[in-house]
Amino acid sequence: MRKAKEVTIYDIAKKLNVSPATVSRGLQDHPAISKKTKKKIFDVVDELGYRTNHFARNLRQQKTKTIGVLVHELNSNFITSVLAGIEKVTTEEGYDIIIAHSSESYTKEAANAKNLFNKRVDGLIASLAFDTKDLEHFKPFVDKGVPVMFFDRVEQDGDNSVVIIDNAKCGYIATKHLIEQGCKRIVHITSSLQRNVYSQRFKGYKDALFDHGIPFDESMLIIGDLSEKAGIEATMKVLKMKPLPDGAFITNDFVAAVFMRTLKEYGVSIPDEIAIVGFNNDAIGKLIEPTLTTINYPGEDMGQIAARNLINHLKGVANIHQTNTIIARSELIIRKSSLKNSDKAQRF
Amino acid sequence: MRKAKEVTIYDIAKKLNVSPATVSRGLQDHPAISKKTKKKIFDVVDELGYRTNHFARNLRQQKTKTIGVLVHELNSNFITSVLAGIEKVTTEEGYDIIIAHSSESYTKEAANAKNLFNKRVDGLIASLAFDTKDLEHFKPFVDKGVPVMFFDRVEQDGDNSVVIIDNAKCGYIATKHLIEQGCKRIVHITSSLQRNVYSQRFKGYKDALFDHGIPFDESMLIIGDLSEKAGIEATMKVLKMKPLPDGAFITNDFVAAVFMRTLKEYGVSIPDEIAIVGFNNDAIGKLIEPTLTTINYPGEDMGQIAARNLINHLKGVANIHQTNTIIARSELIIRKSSLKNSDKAQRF
DNA sequence: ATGAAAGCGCTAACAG
DNA sequence: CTGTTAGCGCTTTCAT
Repeated sequence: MRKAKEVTIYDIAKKLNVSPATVSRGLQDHPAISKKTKKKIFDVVDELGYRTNHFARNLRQQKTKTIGVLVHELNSNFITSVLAGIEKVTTEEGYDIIIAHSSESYTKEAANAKNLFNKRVDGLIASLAFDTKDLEHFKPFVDKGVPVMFFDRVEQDGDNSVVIIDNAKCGYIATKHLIEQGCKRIVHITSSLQRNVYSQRFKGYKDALFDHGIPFDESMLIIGDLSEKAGIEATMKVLKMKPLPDGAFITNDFVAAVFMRTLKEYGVSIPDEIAIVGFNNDAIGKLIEPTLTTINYPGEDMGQIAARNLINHLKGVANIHQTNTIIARSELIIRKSSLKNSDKAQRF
Repeated sequence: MRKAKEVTIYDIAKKLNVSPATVSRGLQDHPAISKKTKKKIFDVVDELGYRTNHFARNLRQQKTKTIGVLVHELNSNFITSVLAGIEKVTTEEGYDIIIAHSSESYTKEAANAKNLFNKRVDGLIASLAFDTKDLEHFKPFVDKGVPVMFFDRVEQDGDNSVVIIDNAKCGYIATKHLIEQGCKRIVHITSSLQRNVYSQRFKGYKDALFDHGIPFDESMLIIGDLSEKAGIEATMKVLKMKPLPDGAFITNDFVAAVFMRTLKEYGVSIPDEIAIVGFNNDAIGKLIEPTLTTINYPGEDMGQIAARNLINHLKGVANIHQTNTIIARSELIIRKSSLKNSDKAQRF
């Protein structure tokens, strides 16, 4: 299919009457090559349209200068920011990245992991799918000594290196904020408590209730996946409660938006009857009515931290296995959906 | 860094007392190898934990079985669907994909293109960034005979192969719908008319006005980028118009949502005072109030079509250069934001 | 400051 | 049905 023949360092060498070794060194800016020769080499490179054959190089060097990024989805503010952070650092350091996404499926995640492993990435950055329950598919990486950094959705039981936010604290702050607004009956709408992020947020929720003398009521915990359907079902459950709850802490902005829309369809006023706090700070939060109070996650920072640590480990200047858990800061963004006295709402 | 030594076909060959060639053939399920030998080979593969060295293979075969996907962003329903479509087809056909995104920047797009070129993808699928004005950076692909399929955001002047929707028709339908709702003064909020998608939609808008005897008024055309800021600015312009327009066709759901929010803040009622039609069918459209009438784009289909055609070309069973332009179907989804008589709104 | 030569792991033409 | 052999393009010791 290729029309033009590929140019190799041999072509350049021949044209310049030097050896391929010299060309190779020149291309890598090796100190033992004279400035003059280097210049000549790069001129011919341009003239002939030479491009490095990465396969030959990788085959020879047994390294790829590539790191794999395995995410559970692509379409969220958070993930996009993380990718931006990773890209910033990896580009600076001359690494390429390969992005694979698992669409929240364990099967796809395992397949992607295998694929990245076979592509021989030098390192891996990963966030787990919704239904991932074991880390078996990462074992090949561990066995071959390929470092793996997990972020956000992680397993904390083992001795993996992870970058996360303090989900328990976030859950605590969100719930405390609702309590301070006068809420006494707060529902918690979330997802599988198997996943660290949700179990931690739930813990924060319970702790906040406890610290404020509000007993935890099992029926106020509603678990579903993060779909529109689940959001509607959760709302229906809430609507059947008597008396109606007066607050809701929902671990996902999209579900919070669905919840709000459905409540409004049934004539429930927000925040007066039910105050709401979401999670993620997605774009949607500023567009729905009322605007959504939520937890902001520093995606870009987390991406940078993960990439930086991984690369430092690869370069041998730091060891991933020593710093096990890195916690990034996060914050509550107060908007109108939670302010019973709505004059105080911040505008963004 | 690697702990265990890599297993090669030589190790397998030695263990089995056959030649490396036999192992290589067995691994590829070559017909000239006996079932028995194949079984033995695969057993040892498992036992030793062998994995193919793609670099050696690619170096040898001068093909990568990889196709590059270059998109202008990641966080939209549309792009995610396109990726899903592409993945479906490429996976079936045994191709890997490398996703690169340009964050709507021409510079990054060019850098990504170069990178994918150097990675020697067998083919490329691309959607152009917002400010891309020439196709120079794709020239290396053309020169080397690497096929490129463009989708959605394309340049139609050259003889590129493209998969698009009929943007002019969509613009026409959207505008006609507003006219049928009784709108007489319809603003069009869009983005750079350099980009095919926006210029075509604009054409459809003008044609619909013309066919219904409504003169086109230059001041009703508002151009900006697709940011929140641009959305607010556009709204401000509209609010200053006297008399106020009674309809708006906006080529992006997110901007439409910002437009609606801002209008409401100024007490304009939707759709009664201004009826609105967006574009893209993003998730947000069902969550804002009123729900947003929009144009639905068959992302997954477009991805499949693009990938299928590219791969067929690669396999030599079809030629991309013969079928220049492929048009995918699209449709108007009517929700409440455009229905002056709101009882007729479809629910989704 | 440069060159010679070996070898990374795989595939494919040719031979049997 | 299987083996021999050469070579894909690059890097890197060792030599000069």
